[in-house]
Amino acid sequence: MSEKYQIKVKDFHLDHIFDCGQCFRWNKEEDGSYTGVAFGKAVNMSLDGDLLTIDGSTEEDFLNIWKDYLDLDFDYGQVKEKLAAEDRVIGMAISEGQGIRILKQDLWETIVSFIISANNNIPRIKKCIENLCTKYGDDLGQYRGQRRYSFPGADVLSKITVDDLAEIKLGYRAKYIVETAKKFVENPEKYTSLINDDIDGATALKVISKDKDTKLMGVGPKVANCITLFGMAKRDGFPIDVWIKRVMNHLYGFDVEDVNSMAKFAAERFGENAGIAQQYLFYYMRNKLD
DNA sequence: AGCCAGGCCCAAC
DNA sequence: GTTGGGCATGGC
Repeated sequence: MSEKYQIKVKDFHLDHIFDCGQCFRWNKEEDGSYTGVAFGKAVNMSLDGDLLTIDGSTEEDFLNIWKDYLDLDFDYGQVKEKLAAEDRVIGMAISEGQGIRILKQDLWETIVSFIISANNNIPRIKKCIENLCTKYGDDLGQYRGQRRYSFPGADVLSKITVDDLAEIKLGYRAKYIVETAKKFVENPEKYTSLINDDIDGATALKVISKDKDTKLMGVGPKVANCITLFGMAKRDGFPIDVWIKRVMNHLYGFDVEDVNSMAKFAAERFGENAGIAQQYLFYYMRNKLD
């Protein structure tokens, strides 16, 4: 009988949070709950009304990890109201994914996960990441009938070769992971310090994807936006992938390849909450239009 | 079977 | 600074 922690939540829906493409290590159970690993802890989250139960979490873990991870101190209700008042279309998308929250994920895990995500599909991204964790992560023991593993640190991944990664089936991304790990361990603070609130999204994006000395291999415009949004809590990031191109075309009439106009529109219309708006749009397009 | 996936790298303008 | 070909792998 493992420990559990319970707390009342609002603007919170497990499917919306864990199935909107921001994270890859959470899996839905038959009872509708989600089991996953983050920050080296395996837990199960279930929701009954407005009561969230985190099985496997002590109160200490809740306060140190899950409270921040789930972004529980942030008022999504207010953001939703503001977005919907400014834009009727986004209001409609919000109604389909009203319980979305932007997880505050570990920066290194976010970097690697989204490098893997490039030109890839979600089921296979999840497989690659689990392969990587099983081979190079720490053994966290058995939880809910499965052995669980942490996400391998940059120190570990910086010491392996592209050949070592062959069995992980990362394809041409293997090289990006190894190179990025080496760059990251050279000076981790260079990247982790970007999480600080006084550094804006554009600045952080430049460091990880543009500046010659610090840019990370495999991190282009889209992946960089995902990293700043999901790994650094820069809520103005607006990652534009094929799904966002489609939904921006479908709902707003943009040319499907006119990424610049989409980014400009998002910045002007959604501003500091562009990343949250993006998640509503992504969830809407993925779940409501096919 | 063939197109596609939360795109990026790199060379050539 | 922009454009376009090439790209590992496997889901559907």
